Amino acid sequence: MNDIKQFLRSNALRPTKQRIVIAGYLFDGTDKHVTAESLSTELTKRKHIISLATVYNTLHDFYENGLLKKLTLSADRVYFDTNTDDHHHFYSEKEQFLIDINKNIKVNGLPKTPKNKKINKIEVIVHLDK
Amino acid sequence: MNDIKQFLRSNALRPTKQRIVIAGYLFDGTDKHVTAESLSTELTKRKHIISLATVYNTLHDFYENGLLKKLTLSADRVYFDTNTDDHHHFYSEKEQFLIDINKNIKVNGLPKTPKNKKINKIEVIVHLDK
DNA sequence: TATCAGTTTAGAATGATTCTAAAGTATTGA
DNA sequence: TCAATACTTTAGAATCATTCTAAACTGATA
Repeated sequence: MNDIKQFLRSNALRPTKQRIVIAGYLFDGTDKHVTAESLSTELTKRKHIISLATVYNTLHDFYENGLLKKLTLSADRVYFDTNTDDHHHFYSEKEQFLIDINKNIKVNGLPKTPKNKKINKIEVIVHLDK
Repeated sequence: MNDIKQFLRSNALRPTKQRIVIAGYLFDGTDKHVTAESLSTELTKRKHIISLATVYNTLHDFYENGLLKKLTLSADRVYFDTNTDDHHHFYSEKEQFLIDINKNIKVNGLPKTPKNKKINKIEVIVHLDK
C-alpha cells in the first residue's frame, strides 16, 4: 500500500484512491492484459466502484508514464499489457486469446528504415485465427 | 471493364456498377492502402457517388474473398491492403505513414504454437513513432 | 487548515462501423 | 425478352469504444 503510493509518486502520479486500487491490481507481480472494459469488470468484481472514465484516464496515465504497453491487436478495442519488456504475442481475436511470447524473437531481413524516421518499436503478432 | 466484370464474377461477386468502379480503382496494378473513409474520399474526387455503407460492404466483400488484406495498425480505423502477398509494414500513426516491407522478413525464435491452435498469419509492424 | 492544482465523475459527444428495411438491379429460366 | 428471384445499394438510425466537459472532489503544500 505504501509501496504503491511510493511507486505512483516516483512516476509523477498523485496517489489517489482510484490509482492505488488500480495499480495494486495491475502491478501485483503477474503479467496482465487488460482492456478498459475488462479492467472495469474486474474492479467491480472486487467491490471497487471506479467510474469507467477514470479507468480510461488511469490506463492512459500509466501508459504515458511507461508503466503499461499498448497493444495493437484488433481494431475494436485497445489492450494494455503490464509486461513492458520487449516482447510479442500470440493472439486469437475469435477466442480473445492472448499470450506473451517472451522468448527472444529476432526479426531478420528488415530493409532500411525510411529516411529521417526512426524505429520506435517492432511488434510481432502471431494471429491464431482469422 | 469486362476484365473487371470477369474478375468479380470469378470471385463470386456480382459485378455491380459500384463494385466495378471500386475494383477498377483498387486493382489498377499499383499497391494501395485504404480505409473506408479514404476510399470514399478518393471515389468522390473521381465523381463516383457511392454511399459510405456500400464502400464498407464492398471492402468487406473483397476482404472475405481474399482480394484484400486487413491490417491491424491502430485501434481507431481499419486499413485494407491491395497487396495480399505475405508482407509487412512500416507504420507511423502520427503521420499516417504506411509502407510495405516486401523483403523476405524472417521471424526467428518463435516458441511452440499453443496446443490445438494453428498460426493464421504473422504480422510484423515496425512502428516509426509512438 | 485553507488554498490550489490535479483528479474523478456522470453524462454528453464523437467517430468509426454496423444494422435496418425499403428501393433498386443483376441473373436466370422460360 | 421478361418476369421472378436473389443479391445489392442506400439513407439514416443504431451501436459501441472512447473522449470530452465542466462541476464536484481531494491530495499536496505552506
